[in-house]
Amino acid sequence: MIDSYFVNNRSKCAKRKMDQEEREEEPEMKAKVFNTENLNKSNNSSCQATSSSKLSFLEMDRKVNLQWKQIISENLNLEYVQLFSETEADVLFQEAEKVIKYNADSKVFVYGKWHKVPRKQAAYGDMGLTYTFSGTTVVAQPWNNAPFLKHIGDLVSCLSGGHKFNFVLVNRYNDGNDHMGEHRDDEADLVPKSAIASVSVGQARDFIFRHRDARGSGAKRKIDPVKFELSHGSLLIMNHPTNVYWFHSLPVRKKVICPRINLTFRQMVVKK
DNA sequence: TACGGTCACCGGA
DNA sequence: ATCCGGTGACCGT
Repeated sequence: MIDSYFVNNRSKCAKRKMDQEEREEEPEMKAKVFNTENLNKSNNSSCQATSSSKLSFLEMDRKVNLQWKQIISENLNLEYVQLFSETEADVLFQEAEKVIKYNADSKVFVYGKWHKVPRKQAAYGDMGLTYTFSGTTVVAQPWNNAPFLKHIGDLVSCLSGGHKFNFVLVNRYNDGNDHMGEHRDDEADLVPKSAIASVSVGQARDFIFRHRDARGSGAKRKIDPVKFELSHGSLLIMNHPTNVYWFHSLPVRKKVICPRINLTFRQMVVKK
């Protein structure tokens, strides 16, 4: 049974995070990071859920006072912001735990073998949309089954300067053993050049980008990976052409004991 | 100091 | 998008 382990055990989780911070030096960041306020587009209009939500804070103006970071490297274009307060993110985490129905034993076909994915997976979106990768197809459940996801998507769409999203893939990482291997989001179902918006709640986890030309023993070039943490209540926007050149992963972290839920909002091709 | 256990990282399949 | 194995760093004793 899914509980609210992350929220109920906040002190345990927070302490563990502090231990790590004490141990570790500031990581090297070769990519350029720019701090910008209200990065996204010129006008001053507010951003909020477009339809009435029972989570009232989703209807607050989100555009003011956001401290965006722009993370730039060769063909890498990311925008990162702490979108929700800790309290708000707690509410979203618990709503997700209550509402989201995960697919039973999702499997993928990689290098000639079927594997159970090392996390839980679900998808919501417009009627009829599906997402196919590594031999598996995830079918969107209707937004009505999890309205808060639609509301977050609308909010993020506004904040990102008008990217449209009709689909959200939900990944739940129960602890540090749950992970996702290196890959690019380059599936045919995705609208070409569309941005992907990633909202995280629960346990903060490391996230790593590696350039395609800097991988493997015969790597053509030496390009430093880009590593940072996706925090509780954060939003990461991956802009084109990031997904053409950079692989990303959520590595195993043995010391992590708390769950994280990630929502990746996408624009999928509408099939005729 | 030396060693054993753990873990992060990376390449190969 | 998977797991597995080799390497090397790090930590505690």
